[in-house]
Amino acid sequence: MTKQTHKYLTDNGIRPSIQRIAIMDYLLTRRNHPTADEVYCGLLSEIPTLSKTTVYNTMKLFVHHGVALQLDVDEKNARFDGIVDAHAHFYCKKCGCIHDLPLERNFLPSTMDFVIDEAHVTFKGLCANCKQRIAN
Amino acid sequence: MTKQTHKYLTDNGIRPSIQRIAIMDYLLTRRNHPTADEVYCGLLSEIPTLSKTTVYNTMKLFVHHGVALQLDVDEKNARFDGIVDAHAHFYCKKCGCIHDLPLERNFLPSTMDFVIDEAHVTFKGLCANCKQRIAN
DNA sequence: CTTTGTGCAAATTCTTTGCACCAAA
DNA sequence: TTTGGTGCAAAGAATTTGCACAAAG
Repeated sequence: MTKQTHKYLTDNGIRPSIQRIAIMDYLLTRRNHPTADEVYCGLLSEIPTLSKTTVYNTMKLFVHHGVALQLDVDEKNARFDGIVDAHAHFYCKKCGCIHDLPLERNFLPSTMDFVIDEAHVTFKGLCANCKQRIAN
Repeated sequence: MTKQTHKYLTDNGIRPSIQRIAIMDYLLTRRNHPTADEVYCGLLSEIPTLSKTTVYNTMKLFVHHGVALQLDVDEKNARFDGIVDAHAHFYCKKCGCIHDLPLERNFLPSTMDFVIDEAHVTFKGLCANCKQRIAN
């Protein structure tokens, strides 16, 4: 993974430091839309000197270079997504999990007064697990 | 306005205090998706003793009773919307303004593993004003 | 009289900033 | 040797909490 990620970052104009590669690998392998803190904690064993500042710096860099998205799914924390193709999200209000959903049709608005460069589609409710747990 | 708002709150199981009526009136007349601070500052002349805590308390109450929505449009602040019918939002990344957009229904995902009770659709980019200003 | 609402001050949490040190080109 | 990256400690900003007083039923 590391090898491909190195190339992926380089191809996108990002200098591949140990930290940046580890963070991008984290995003691409877990695909769990983590918070900055989750990335930080998840990589501490691998990079014990990692700081949260570096995670924040790196995420800002990634978003700026278009290799990550910042999601406003959860009102508390920023969450990050390494999958940058258009897709929707489902957010479980009970357990906080986030799932990817395909984005079916073209639902862009007909009004073209605006320059639209991002579309965020989020559904909120209960995931399958939480739904079942409540039914019992 | 106050009179109707009084009834609207009562009908939705919310005790209509001076503050709550003023806040709901603010949401319904401005329709500008304000932050808590904007509501607070906007009502200070009318209710000089108002506190931000009350604004936050009231918004939480409104959301809980389904008469307001909390938007995660802007990563910095929570924003509130007194229009609870399904509609999309456009957020200008330059000036921060938010516009309502109609939402053609029928974009819900086909997967029904989840219980969906909120759909958030946000477009981000440049509003007409900012677009023009940049073109010059 | 009892319950609910308000609002101050303090605490908490997430994120950013300033700065010194380290590493790579 | 110069530029860019990392990470600590402190600052900043939005929101929440604890609590006392006020208001309403």
